[in-house]
Amino acid sequence: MPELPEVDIIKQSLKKTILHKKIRKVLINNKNLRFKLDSTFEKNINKTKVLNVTRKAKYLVINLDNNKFLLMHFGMSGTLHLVRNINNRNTNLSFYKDLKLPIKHNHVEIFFSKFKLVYNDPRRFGFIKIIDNLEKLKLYFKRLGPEPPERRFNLNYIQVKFKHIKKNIKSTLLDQNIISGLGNIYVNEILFSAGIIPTKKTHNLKLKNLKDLIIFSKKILKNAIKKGGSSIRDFQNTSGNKGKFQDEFKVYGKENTICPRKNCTGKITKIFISNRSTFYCKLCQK
DNA sequence: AAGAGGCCCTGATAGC
DNA sequence: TGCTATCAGGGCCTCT
Repeated sequence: MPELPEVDIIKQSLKKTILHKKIRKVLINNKNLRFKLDSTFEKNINKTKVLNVTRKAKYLVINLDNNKFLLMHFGMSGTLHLVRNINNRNTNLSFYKDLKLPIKHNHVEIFFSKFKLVYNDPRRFGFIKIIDNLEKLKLYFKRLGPEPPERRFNLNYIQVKFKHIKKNIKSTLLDQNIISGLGNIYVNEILFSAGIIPTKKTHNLKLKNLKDLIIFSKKILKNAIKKGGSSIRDFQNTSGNKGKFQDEFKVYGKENTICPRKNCTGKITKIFISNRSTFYCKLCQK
């Protein structure tokens, strides 16, 4: 599900709610995610305090006061829900107001004094993992390329990097080892804004193309975060609110509509690249 | 050895 | 209505 902007929205929600709070109880309903939940999971996080919440690419990182890190990835369908206790004075933690909380696939529930965080993932492509210390966390992220919002994601970087990449630009932008944080939606949108056809070979891109890719990937992600992310199907922040960026999609899911670019009369076409749906305008993306 | 494709899952929706 | 097929915000693994 979430790409960089959506995970950022989750991070922002959590910063307002769980920072400096203590984990009171951990409930594991289903260990089966992409990777089976570690048997020491509960022991590692129970009774700890949340020191910080950060995001790296599409990963959410919760920094605990035992120097360990709770790492989450949401795959295609993972969500995190904040469920408030409707009776604050109730200490047995059993009554919660349900914010459209899914019933099935609530893999893990993390209880704080006045609410709980619920990790839900029907398709189980996501995972939760404990990382023992900062060194191991850095090592875990070592393979990831720069994210578009970062300064090191710049013209010089992609000029050097793209020169020897022969695959199509869409696959390159989705490759987390080259650029991290982008997923299928935003890659489609970025390529449209940059006027680049998704099947274009990466090493054949012109200087203008590279400049546009930098500009639009930064711009589109920034705007998406500002709009609260994209809610297609069921993405929502931890409080159950939906994002608005899906209203600004130019090509994603817009098969057979007229190209929104000014003075362009092309039609949005759908093709598959590496089994991922790809939308573009045949006329203005070259 | 880079790059293409299969596969891991469940659920919603389309089409018959 | 109820079946079957197709398709989903991802990424790891294998094969060439």
